[in-house]
Amino acid sequence: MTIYDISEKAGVSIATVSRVLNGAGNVSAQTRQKVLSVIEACGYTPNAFARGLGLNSMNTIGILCADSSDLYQANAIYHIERELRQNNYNCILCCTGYGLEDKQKYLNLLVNKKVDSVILVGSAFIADNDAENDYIREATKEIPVLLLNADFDFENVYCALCDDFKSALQATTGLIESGVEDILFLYDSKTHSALRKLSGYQSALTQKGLPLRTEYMQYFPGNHADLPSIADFLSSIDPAVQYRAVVAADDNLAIGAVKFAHKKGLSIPNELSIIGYNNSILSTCCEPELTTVDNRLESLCHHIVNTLIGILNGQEMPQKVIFSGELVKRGTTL
Amino acid sequence: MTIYDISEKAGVSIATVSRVLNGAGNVSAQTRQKVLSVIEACGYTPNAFARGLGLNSMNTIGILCADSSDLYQANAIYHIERELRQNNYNCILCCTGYGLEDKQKYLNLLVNKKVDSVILVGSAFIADNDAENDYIREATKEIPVLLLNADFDFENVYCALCDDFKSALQATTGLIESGVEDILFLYDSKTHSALRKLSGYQSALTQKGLPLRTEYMQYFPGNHADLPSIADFLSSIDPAVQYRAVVAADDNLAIGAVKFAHKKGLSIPNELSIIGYNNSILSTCCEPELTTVDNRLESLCHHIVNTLIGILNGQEMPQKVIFSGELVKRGTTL
DNA sequence: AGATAAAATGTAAGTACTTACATAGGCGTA
DNA sequence: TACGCCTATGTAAGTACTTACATTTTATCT
Repeated sequence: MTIYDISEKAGVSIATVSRVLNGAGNVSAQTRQKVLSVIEACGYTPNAFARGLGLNSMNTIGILCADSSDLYQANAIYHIERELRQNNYNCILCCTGYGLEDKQKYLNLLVNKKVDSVILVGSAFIADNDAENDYIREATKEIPVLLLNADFDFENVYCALCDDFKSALQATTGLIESGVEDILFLYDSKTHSALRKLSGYQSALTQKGLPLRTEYMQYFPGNHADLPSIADFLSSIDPAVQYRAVVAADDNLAIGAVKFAHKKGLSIPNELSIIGYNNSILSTCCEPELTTVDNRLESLCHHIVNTLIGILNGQEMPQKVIFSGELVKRGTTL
Repeated sequence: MTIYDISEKAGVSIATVSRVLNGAGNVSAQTRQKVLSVIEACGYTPNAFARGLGLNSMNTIGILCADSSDLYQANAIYHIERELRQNNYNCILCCTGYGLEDKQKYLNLLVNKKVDSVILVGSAFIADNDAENDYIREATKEIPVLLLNADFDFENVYCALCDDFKSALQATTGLIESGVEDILFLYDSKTHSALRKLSGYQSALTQKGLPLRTEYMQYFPGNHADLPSIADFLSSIDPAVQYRAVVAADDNLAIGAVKFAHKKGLSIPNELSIIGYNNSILSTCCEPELTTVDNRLESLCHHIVNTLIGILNGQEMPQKVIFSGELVKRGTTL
């Protein structure tokens, strides 16, 4: 069943059928009706590949993420997919892991699959060593590249991100002002996002005249889904490192700290205050519930898809938008 | 840059270039080398749409789920995507919500996008009213349909599921044998999967000579991500319904029960035992950690993708495989 | 060396659309 | 009535591959 069959049965040319299918003008109401009824009667649907070949697009966007089992990324995918779908785009999902080679490989693969654009979820795709970002620059020659929660200045790259520096600074400052000065910063990846949070933490200490002590900045690159191991990690830290609060770069880590406190019999928030990041479902799961930074994922996703649709419609769009996170106060802080 | 350009520069015909690209035999080593070096030099990649048109496939699988923000479905997507990617397939993700019309609409859309097959994640796609399953039968005319954790007998439909009846029966029986007879069953959807669990719960009671009381089977169709509202729901149940254990169809619900116990000051598991389902990240998040049924999601995903690859390679594959869930004993049961 | 088979390569016909351009027909105006 | 313009429709040339079948080249055997 092709456009030729339809044109024959409707007694018109294939161009007319194509015009009807694509809602183009210049078709008389009579003809349109006739063609539509034939299409309906035959249950015809145009071949997507042929259409893609002719239009050089199949209305498909690539979503690249390092690890979709991570709650933040999974939620981002959820929101992005929904917004794209509402705009008549579908998405191809591809998880890369955190290695450069695979990130490169799969970005390439999506470009070669001829997606209209690609959205990179999370700051794992941007490396500090700038040479390692060349694979992104390469992709921009073909299609626009959108970054969710990552910062990268380049032609045909569009970013939407949260001001992690500011939110970490505010969260840490709040702790200090509540009387807690010994604060552990806990992070599990060295992405830009995590490092911006670390900077914010450091600035808060400096602004308050407190010392920066590297042993209070703990890096635990474990499996983010293995919550008990996070508690174990905290138990393994040198007991000389005494702290009364934890600022964690992620709710998972913060939950690990909650578990640690339970194990040690520390009362939360009196003996240990905890602040997480992302306002994920984990933050309402524990007792007491987690104080956490909401980084407005839904707004970011909404904005990034809006930007994308604008670009694909040939509009000029802003290349970077920075949102502000919001501290959601629950039970793990005073 | 097309296959014609390459053929010209390499001094061979386009058929030969195509053979080299597709790794077909019948090309001399010399010729292959020459063609490959030209391709390399030009940075040529074949046009995916033209390829799709010629082969009637773009190596793409549709993944349909009702709600990818649900932990179970998100994890399923994660595992399925990984397995597919390892087999050289990409996936188009599409979330439908729980309404029939949208499930129908988006299944159709994927079929029309010419995916090679479609995997339906979760039993939300199968209705009790069999007429509402016709949209699936329709799709099977075009492509194989795979169901993850749902049961449906039809040609060109392949299922992988867990024996929810058995696991619920065993979990409930275990509670009874530990001395708890008043057990609340809590569920948040009326999918086949949830109803099979309910059956298992009922059978356990019956086998032990205990009465079936409808007020002990509570349906709470709220937002699965709003954990506090689950606790509130439990608080709102008629106080005459006295129970010392909760079997929940999902870890989210079980966490709600944990929160409820905290609010009421009930000690877990002595005053209230709780069993969840899915062994999701939530189950290690709370205090004490959740006893839960692991339904072997990863195995199911592995099997379903394996089956799919077999089908697409023209092999005969089993239409249904049923795994057994396993009770993971943690702190919320005696 | 010549016949024959096998391997390598080429030709051309799909695959199913979109769209620039050509043409026809209807209408209003001079 | 003739001309021009606008709308509706058709023709045909892309779009870039795959692959059946034809042809040429190479190898093998007698």
